[in-house]
Amino acid sequence: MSSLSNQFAKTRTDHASETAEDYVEAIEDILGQQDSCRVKDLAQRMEVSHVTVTRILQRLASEGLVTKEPYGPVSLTPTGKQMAQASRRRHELLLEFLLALGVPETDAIRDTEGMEHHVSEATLRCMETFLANR
Amino acid sequence: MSSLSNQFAKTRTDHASETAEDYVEAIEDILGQQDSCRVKDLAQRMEVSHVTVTRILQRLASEGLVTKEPYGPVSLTPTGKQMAQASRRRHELLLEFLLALGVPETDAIRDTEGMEHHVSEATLRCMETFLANR
DNA sequence: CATTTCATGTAGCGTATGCTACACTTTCGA
DNA sequence: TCGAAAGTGTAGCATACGCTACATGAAATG
Ligand SMILES: [Mn+2]
Ligand SMILES: [Mn+2]
Ligand SMILES: [Mn+2]
Ligand SMILES: [Mn+2]
Repeated sequence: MSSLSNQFAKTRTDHASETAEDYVEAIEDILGQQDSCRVKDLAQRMEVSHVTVTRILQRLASEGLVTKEPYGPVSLTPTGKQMAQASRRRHELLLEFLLALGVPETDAIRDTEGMEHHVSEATLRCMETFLANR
Repeated sequence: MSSLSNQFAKTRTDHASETAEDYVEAIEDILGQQDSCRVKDLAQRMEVSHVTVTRILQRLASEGLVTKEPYGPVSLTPTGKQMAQASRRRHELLLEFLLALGVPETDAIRDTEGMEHHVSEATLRCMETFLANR
């Protein structure tokens, strides 16, 4: 996928990385709460089977985002940490923005989870400005 | 897919219908500009091969959103029209909102294409209120 | 009206993300 | 320490959406 000539292609590449973003963010979350992140932890959090988690972790490992030994815990590579932090910033900023806009928390939380992956840096900056001038 | 117990499950079901939403909206668009909507028209607009369009149209037909005879044009069922109009409303409102927020048009257009599918009615209403009080 | 061109369909492949069933490893507790 | 429980891996299947290559139907053109 290299052209990106229209908005639909853009959306498709977004989809390809949405999962990665959610997972590295979740891994960082879990590692902030406990000493290790296991397949089981991710399966519970994402509400998918451990099989799905295992396969996605393989892909993330092949992309250099996570490290994992068989039967071992999951950790983030520097690249993975970077993605996690960028994702987290977007996630939190978008959520704060929606709440400031008056969206009920339940809806805001749900909307954010999907919207976050499609919010450009430009839009993010506008949301920051809105929050600052509110 | 029936539980929807957390935000991730919600996001996944969103993905399942994103394509449908984009397609019915595109079909309605095309039918507003010319007398018939063909596979080729959709392939051009979505920038995918005609094969992909054909298969997606089969799915949409099986879901009762579109009607199509072999080698014939595509039309929307009443359900499809309904989805198209709801999608269009969300699409346009979100775009207008982002523009009002100060997002450059190019970014706003691109972001909207992905974000639209994850914006709840609650959030939409808040955006409407923002636009009214601006 | 025959032929070329264009549009559409189908076969077959690839990736990503779901699942269940079963095998294997690790951990825990009696 | 040894068997059960819990966790993880793998096989194999499903759906969705990409693609190329090739076959076939429809339309245009001389
Ligand atoms: Mn997130
Ligand atoms: Mn998310
Ligand atoms: Mn749309
Ligand atoms: Mn869209």
